[in-house]
Amino acid sequence: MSRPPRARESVLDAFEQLLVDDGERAATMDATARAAGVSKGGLLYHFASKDALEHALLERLVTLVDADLAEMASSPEGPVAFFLRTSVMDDDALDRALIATSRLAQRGSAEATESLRVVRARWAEALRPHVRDAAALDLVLLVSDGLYYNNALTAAAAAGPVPRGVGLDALVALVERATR
Amino acid sequence: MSRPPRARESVLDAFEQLLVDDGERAATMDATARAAGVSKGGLLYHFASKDALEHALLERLVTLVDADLAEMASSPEGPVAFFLRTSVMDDDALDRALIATSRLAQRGSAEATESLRVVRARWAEALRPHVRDAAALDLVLLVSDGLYYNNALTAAAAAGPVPRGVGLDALVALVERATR
DNA sequence: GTCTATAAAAAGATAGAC
DNA sequence: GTCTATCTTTTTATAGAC
Repeated sequence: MSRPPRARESVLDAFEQLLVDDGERAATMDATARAAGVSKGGLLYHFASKDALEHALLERLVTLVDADLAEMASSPEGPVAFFLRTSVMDDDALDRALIATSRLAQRGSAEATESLRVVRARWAEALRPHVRDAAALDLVLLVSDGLYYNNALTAAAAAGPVPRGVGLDALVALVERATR
Repeated sequence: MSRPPRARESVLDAFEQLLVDDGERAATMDATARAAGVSKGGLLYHFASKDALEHALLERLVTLVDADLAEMASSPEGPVAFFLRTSVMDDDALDRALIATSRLAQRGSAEATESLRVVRARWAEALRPHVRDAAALDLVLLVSDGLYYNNALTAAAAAGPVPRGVGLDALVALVERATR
């Protein structure tokens, strides 16, 4: 896997950021090219169509999830706590890719929806051995989904209703008690 | 409050359904008019602009949430169980309005985002007296958000990863044990 | 690899007939 | 109240120069 050209990565970064910060409607090819500092023609050399651009974002997501699963498996606090804590958006690469993908899914992209389904299934498999039963697994996954959903809604704007700091500690402790 | 004309309601229904089933991109004024069986001019008589159409959807949401809060308060199984069970999309009017609104919010509509925030705060206030502490309230709200998020993603398509039947019973019981 | 210019379609909105 | 016709802007995509 040779590393892709810099300009290509810049375009993909810009597309992702527009999706996350300004929503799906704002992430046009024109706006993406402008934000990446290339012309529309330049963008279209790297990504022949909007579909190609979206597809590349989904490939990036898969790569980042692979890394996250590895980190989760060897996390000192345990996979469940690690999973919940990292569900609170920290503006890292995985969070951005995940929110951007969920924007595409909600615009109606079948491929994006399927990617989210696959990613969620992989997390579920990694967590299953560390919780009591099926309901406990549902609980952990749904709390994580809830955290992402709230982050996805509030975008770059005001601090949402998502718990942080002491509140997050209490929530994680509560979920661990209920599911272990 | 006089009841609005039939055609106006048909247009609003069609707009809502397009948002829920096919995503925000598909819910154009043209497509909405076609789905409602009126012309674009006919639609624009009732809703002078796309903003007006979206605003009407948010008003419908508020009305439906008022009714839901009343029902929740007098629910025999208790507000928490009622709240969680009705978070699993049953394709009722409130579910459709809520999912449609969340599509608008993710397109970047500030008014839709604010509506969701207000609605969530009202639910939080209604639930607060029935849970142990702040972390327990977070837990209930986040599980509900997670359920809606998954329903919003899977749209009309294949059965999502959301628990139903026996699985839902077990989840509700688990949350009640953890938060009461 | 990157650019400019431009075509083709779709979107929101206006005007005015009926 | 509802329609058709038309205008403007935006978005995706193509063609071809450099």
